[in-house]
Amino acid sequence: MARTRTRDDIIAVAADLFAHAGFKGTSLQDIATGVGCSKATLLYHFDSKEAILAALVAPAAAELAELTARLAALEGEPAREAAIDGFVDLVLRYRREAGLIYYGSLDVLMTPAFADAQPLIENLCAAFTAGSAEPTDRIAAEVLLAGICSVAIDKPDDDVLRSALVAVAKRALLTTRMKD
Amino acid sequence: MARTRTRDDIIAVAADLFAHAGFKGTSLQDIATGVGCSKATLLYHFDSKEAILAALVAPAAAELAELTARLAALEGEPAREAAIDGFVDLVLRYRREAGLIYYGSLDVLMTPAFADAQPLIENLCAAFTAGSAEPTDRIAAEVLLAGICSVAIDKPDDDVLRSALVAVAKRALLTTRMKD
DNA sequence: GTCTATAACTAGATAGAC
DNA sequence: GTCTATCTAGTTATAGAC
Repeated sequence: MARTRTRDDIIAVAADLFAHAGFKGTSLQDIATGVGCSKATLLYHFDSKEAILAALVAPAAAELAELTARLAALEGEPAREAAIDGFVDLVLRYRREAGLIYYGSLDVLMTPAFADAQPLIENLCAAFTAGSAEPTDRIAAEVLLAGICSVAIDKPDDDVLRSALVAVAKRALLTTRMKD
Repeated sequence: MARTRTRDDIIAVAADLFAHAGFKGTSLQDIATGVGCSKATLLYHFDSKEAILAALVAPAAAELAELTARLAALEGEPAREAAIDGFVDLVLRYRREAGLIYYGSLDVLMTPAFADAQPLIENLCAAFTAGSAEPTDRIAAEVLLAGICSVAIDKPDDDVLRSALVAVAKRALLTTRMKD
């Protein structure tokens, strides 16, 4: 984990470009220009373009795994509350990475980091539905997961955003309760 | 508007590939292989790769414009209801194109079709908030717009999906009402 | 209307100087 | 640790035969 200044710059610039133009839509030249170095310098610090992606996604994926572990101790409604709060918090702290992980299968190849994250997202989706098997609840959960990831990019990280995201999620997911 | 069999095939295959791998993530060779023809045939029917994108997005963009026109006659809560129903219907009928238009600025260049659609999406967002200027309402609207576009891809077009999407949107957007 | 062949260019990645 | 120069393979697009 040797951290150098340039290496961190590369990750920061790449995260920004990947989030806005996608992995395939961003070239090494784009990243190099953003950092202010050459393509060769990029490939001195990382083995390949995919390695840059893996490195920048890793911390977010690790925290997603931690969140999943915390949620495993809970069930039903408390689990849902904790899942919503935890997920919004995660997305806000890794807003550029969140979309890459979530939409990984669309734009990005199946690197290990993404394959590992998929069951975690599935788990999160289950927590959002509070265990309900209703297709309707499942669809609502997916809408919220994707919508939150999408909206967080490029928004300032103020408390209004956080509370608005949590609020809309809780409002949208309280479906079974209303039927009772 | 000369419609040939091959031309329609190209649009259908391209729509599918663009939706899953993005515009830059899909090559003319990918499309040609899917259609079962050569790259040259693609470029006989269309001037460029971008022209394929423009052609496949045009009908969806036109219907979005129609929806906007219909909504212009309404205000407040009825406008919101109509916007939700109309938007879900539109996304379900153009599920592969919806994401391209909505996330157009991220993955895809700014072709005229996308530049024209942007104010229409803005208008739709305003209808979703029922004119509210509250940042919280605005964020909720954006979450729903993006989430619905994202979820519709690859889901079977049954009535369960339609009603689930409408239901989650209405539930999530009824914020001001609950405060009263 | 579809094809093969190819031109012109850009991609990711390597070699080697400094 | 960073660079220029280069390689190979893939990209969009064109030319011209059929």
